[in-house]
Amino acid sequence: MKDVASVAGVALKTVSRVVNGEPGVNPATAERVREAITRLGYSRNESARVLRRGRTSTVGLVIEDVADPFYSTLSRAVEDVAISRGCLLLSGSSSEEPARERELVLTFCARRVDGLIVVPAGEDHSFLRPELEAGTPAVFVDRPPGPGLDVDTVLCDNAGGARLATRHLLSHGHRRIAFLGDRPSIFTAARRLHGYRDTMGRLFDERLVSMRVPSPEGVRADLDRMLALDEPPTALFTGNGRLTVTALRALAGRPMALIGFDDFELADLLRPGVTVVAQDPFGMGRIAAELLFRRLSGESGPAEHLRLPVRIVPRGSGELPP
Amino acid sequence: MKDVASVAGVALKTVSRVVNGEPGVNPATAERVREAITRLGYSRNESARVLRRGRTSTVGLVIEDVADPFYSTLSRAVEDVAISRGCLLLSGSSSEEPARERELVLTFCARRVDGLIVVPAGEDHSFLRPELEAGTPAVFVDRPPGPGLDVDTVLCDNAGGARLATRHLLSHGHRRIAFLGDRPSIFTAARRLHGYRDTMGRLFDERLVSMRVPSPEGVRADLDRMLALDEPPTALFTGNGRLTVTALRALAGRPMALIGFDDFELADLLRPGVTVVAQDPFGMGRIAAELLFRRLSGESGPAEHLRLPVRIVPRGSGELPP
DNA sequence: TTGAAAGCGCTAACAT
DNA sequence: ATGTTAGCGCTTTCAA
Repeated sequence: MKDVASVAGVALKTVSRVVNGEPGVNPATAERVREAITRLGYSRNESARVLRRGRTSTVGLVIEDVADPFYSTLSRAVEDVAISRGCLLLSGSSSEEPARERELVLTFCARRVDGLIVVPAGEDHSFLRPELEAGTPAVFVDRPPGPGLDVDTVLCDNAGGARLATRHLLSHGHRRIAFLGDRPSIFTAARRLHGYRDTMGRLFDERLVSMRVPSPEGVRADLDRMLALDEPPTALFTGNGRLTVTALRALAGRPMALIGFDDFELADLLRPGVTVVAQDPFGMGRIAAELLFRRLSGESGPAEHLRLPVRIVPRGSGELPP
Repeated sequence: MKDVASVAGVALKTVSRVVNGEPGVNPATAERVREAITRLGYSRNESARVLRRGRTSTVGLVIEDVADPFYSTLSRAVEDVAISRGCLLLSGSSSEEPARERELVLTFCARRVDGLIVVPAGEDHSFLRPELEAGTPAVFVDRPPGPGLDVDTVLCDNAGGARLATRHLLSHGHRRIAFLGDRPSIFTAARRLHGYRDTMGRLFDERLVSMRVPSPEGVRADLDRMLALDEPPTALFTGNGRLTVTALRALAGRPMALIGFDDFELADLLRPGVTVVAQDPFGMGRIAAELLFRRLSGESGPAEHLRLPVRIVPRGSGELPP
């Protein structure tokens, strides 16, 4: 910048004015400065700018895994909103590890991101309190923060979706409906189990429930166990996209009524088509990002808690008779 | 930092030493400093650090679309390598728009990323030259840069994979094999067409080729046109994952031998299973990132041009008879 | 319309 | 083992 100034024969501040498009610069002077900029191939050092201004124009996004279609779609939505607001996205995958989540969040904060969007992995987010108090807004998506933290949240109607699916299977004549969910420590898994259990009422049988890491072997073993019962399940409700796919592989050749939570590509091309409870990951990301930017532009007020609707998409597998 | 120093009763530099884990600090002093840090909730301002040190410990990643499973997987691999090297990832989707690609790259450079990994959308990357000369290393992945730029590249064996697929179909008795590819301006699409054409030799018939945006309507129309020919195709080779899925939908109910370039989740669960030419997006991202970090740690020498192997995965659709 | 000077928070180089 | 000083490249404040 100093070089540009001396080449253009002006002071540092004038270059700064031109670079930032501030008013009150003589057009001829501005032109001279622009020429010097081009000639020297100058580009503003954002680090220095950030240091001085205190805002980074960067948003931090922590998700579980970018390689998971649900989160990559959410990610894209957040990115689009951020870009449209002139911000860049710093993102990281927690791999469902609380320690990695914490480290990512704190690293982002140390880099002074303007705001955070977090799909939490852990259950304790007290480490975020100082940052929140220091004025860094955060929005939690898909899952709420640990207790004692009052931040904006954007969740989907997990229990409602599970009720929808369970009722759908009941209405097609099933009485023995199994539920295959992720670890119960994961908020969405717990809520979906709750909705299922609720709706099953007296039909609930805990031998038809498996809450576990979605590993192929484990899922297969649990399904085998259930199918060997005296009164085996005639229908299966899977608690997330990954489990649905894993279960489909484990069941291959043993057709069974099935509804999965979360939609996934090709669900319509399988035979039978896979009935799902669909959420809208893109919409979820967009809404969370928009909420964050409202906070960034100064909107105060109590924490908002949004709950997005889900809908059932019948494609055949959920309509099979017992 | 000043506050921490005064609370701990030491000089600025001592705090800096403790924060950075530099040797040569009395353990007792260090402990006092750490206490002060905790008490004040201090965390280092990375912007200032970056400004002073000149390195951001950040890598910029430009891909086509995070929501595409191929690129999100690649993205995850890059992220893992970056994290293991103490770097963060600034990422953006170009949406196949050269202007957006350029803007992302230049914005990343203005933020002084230490290095760039780019899946290019455009054909002219002269805008990168000043940055490269200024010492910011870049690795191009999946597609090479425009002419005149000598940077590291990590590509897959596009033409070889297309030859493999075409030969596979020929060996199963097909003579009328259609090729459905993306726009010919996209490097990978052009290379795959080349391999296909090559292998078809005198059997090549341009009426069996469609190079286009992967829109459902367009793909359906082109396939209908081909199937209405006097000698319709008995097999189809699709040029990327998105086209494979689109074609599968368009063909629903009209079974046909099919091989797709790129593997995709559930390809094994469809009936028949979808035979593909598989590349390894995770490996591609990892290798590119490792190459970048070798450059960052000072390895010079001529630009490397890596070509990763592909393999055919037979699942049924590519083994159907004419 | 333009410029000079101060300082953002940190680290490198050089004392002590 | 600890401290002092200068300055990274920019924006802010105030003055001309």
